[in-house]
Amino acid sequence: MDKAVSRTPRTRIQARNREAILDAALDVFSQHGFRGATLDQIAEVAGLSKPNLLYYFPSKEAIHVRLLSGLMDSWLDPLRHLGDAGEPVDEIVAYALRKLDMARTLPRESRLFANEIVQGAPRVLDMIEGPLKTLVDDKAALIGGWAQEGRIAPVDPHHLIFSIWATTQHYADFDVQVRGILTPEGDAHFAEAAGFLTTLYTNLLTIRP
Amino acid sequence: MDKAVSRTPRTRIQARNREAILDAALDVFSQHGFRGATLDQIAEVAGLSKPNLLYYFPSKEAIHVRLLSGLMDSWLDPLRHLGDAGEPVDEIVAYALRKLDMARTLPRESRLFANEIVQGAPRVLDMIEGPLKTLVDDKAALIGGWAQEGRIAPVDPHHLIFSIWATTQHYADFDVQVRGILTPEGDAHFAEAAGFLTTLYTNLLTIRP
DNA sequence: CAAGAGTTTGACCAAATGGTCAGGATCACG
DNA sequence: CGTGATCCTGACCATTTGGTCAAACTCTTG
Repeated sequence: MDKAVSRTPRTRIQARNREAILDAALDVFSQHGFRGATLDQIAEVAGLSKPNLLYYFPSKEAIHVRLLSGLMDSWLDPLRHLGDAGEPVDEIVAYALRKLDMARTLPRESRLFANEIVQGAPRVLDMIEGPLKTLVDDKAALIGGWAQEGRIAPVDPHHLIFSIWATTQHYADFDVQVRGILTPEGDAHFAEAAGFLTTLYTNLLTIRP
Repeated sequence: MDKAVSRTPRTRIQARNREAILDAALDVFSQHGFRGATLDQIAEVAGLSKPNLLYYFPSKEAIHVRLLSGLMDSWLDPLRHLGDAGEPVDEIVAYALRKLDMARTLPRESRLFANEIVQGAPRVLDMIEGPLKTLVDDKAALIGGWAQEGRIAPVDPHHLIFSIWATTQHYADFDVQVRGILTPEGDAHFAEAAGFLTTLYTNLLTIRP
């Protein structure tokens, strides 16, 4: 018998509390990184006592790992769909816009990931060098093919992907900076960013006579 | 009389040890963020005892603040020089390449800053909303002027600057990810990145007939 | 309603952490 | 060489931190 409750929830209470804990942990980990986060803080945000929290997860690290592995999947989903249909330039621009929208709607997830990578990715290096690299290499080959067929301008596919990640996640990860420089509040700047990125990648990839 | 040693070093030992501490702190803070870093760790990396470290700096926070404010200046220096001479497109591309070079040569500084911003910029928000915003608004006006004069294609200047920050700092902040995906070791990918970014911003800004 | 499964908590612990302090070692300089 | 200023350390402290545990509470279900 495991000391902690089983992974798949069997009761309503279990489902609710596990959800509350993961949500609270996302808050705290994304704001302070793994080492900067404390169980007391997570427990407080989740509205539970610390021992109760440790009844649902065996350790601080277990919560962090659970969040990260759960995130990786949904985070890479847009990339998996790149190239499904449509013209190459449109596909790549659409991918960038989908990533931008994720930065807008899921900023905590983006920052959780950013914290993990900036701090050396101690818990996801395997995934990066494994599945992530495989997927990226795959899509890079696809983009490289488009370039050779003359359907887009010739570019380094890997660095194109990096630049899309960088420009889109910037609006989540560096949110305070962006907001501090652009006075208007609200999410208006996301629409501007969408326009800018569309121009940026359209101009890069469109073949001119 | 202050408990801690004066800010301007008066002896050789003071200069050497203060330097060692700041260098060690840059290592540790950039890798773990403020809350994740410990004085013991900084002291060990610096080769000093913890009480000795606290002889030179009054607190953990003092070291962090010192690093950040010292960094801000040199970090924004390239932006100050934007527009000093030369054609607009060249100037902006040169700025991006200068930033990329800083990401290559000063990755710890970039990550220190990234950690601070991702975690909400609790210690530099004033600088962001003050001097940084002023400088950015200033340069944005310059770029906007170029656009209106027809010397570059019309773009949102603020988002252009954000995208340059994002694409260049990405190579420092997400270094492990970049290296995990690009198999070849060494710094070869920085040359590729320079080429890619040159194309990216040249194509964006050059006016086509 | 009884009883077992599932849930919650207060009290507790060892280790780590930021920081203090009195005194000793070392250095610079007259 | 002596002496005052600078530098360094071991011992110590209060608080925080991740984690444990036995006991108590509550929920479900026969």
